[in-house]
Amino acid sequence: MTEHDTARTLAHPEAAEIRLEDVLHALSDPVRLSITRDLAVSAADLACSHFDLPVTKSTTTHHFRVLRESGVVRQTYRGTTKLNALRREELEALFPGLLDSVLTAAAAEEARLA
Amino acid sequence: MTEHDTARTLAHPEAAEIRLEDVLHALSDPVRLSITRDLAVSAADLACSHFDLPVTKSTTTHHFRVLRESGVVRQTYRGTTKLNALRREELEALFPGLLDSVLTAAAAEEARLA
DNA sequence: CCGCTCCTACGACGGCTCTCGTACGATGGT
DNA sequence: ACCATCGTACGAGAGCCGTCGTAGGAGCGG
Repeated sequence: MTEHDTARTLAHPEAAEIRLEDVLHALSDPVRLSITRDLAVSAADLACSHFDLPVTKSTTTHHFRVLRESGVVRQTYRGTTKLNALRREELEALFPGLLDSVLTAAAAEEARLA
Repeated sequence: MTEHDTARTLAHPEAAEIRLEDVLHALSDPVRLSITRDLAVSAADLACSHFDLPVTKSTTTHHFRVLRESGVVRQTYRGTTKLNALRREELEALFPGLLDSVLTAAAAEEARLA
C-alpha cells in the first residue's frame, strides 16, 4: 500500500447520466428507502455496517450497488469499510425538490402508519 | 341500462392505503410516467385510447391498472371508454410536493436529453 | 339484432429483482 | 505472520414485471 488512497474505486454514473426512472426505482424499495433516509439525517458519511437492515450482508451489498448505480449515493472505500453519502447537490441540480419531497413523504407515511 | 352511471366500478385504494413505495414504483416505469405526465397537463380526464404508447393494448391495460392500484390515478367508466384522472389533491395531501417534483424532474430530464 | 369500438382476462414467455449461502479478497491491528 | 472485520463475487432459487396474442365482455349506433 503506497498510500491510504490506494483504495479501489467504484463506478458511479456522471450527474448527466442519472436517469429519473432509475432513481425512482431505487427509492421504491423499502430497504433502500430506509438507507436513503438514514443517510439524509446523518451529518457524516455512514459505513455499510452501520445500518441495521433486515437482510443479509449479501443483500445489503446488492442494495447499495443499486443506490450507487442509480446515482443516489456516492461510495468511497476507507480502509476496510465503505462510506456512503447521498449525492444531494447533484440530485437537487438535476431534479429540484425531488429528494426532499420523497424524504418528507417517507417520514409522513411512517408517522401515519404508526 | 337504468342510468348512465350503471357503469362497472373499479377497485381503488383509499387515500390512507396509498403507499409511497407503490407510488414510486408506479412512476419508475417510462410508459407509466409518460401517462402520468400527459394526465398532469390535461385539463379534462383522458380515455385510455387517447394515449399513443409504444405497447399493445393489453400492456396498456396492465399499466393503467398499476397506476390505479398504486393510487396515482382514478378510473371511471364512461360508456365503453374508461376515463383517467390524476388523484392530485389526495396525493398532495399525503405526500406534499412529491408529484410536482416528479413531473418537473421528468420535464427537466426530457429537456436535458433533447 | 348486428357489428363496431373500447377495454379486459387469461395464459405465456423472457428478464429482472430480491433474497440467500458460501467462499473469497482487502485492509488493518496484534 | 496471523487473524478478525468488512465487504465482494458467484451461483442459485422464488417471485414479480413488462410484454404480447388471442379470445371475449360491455356498451353504443345503426
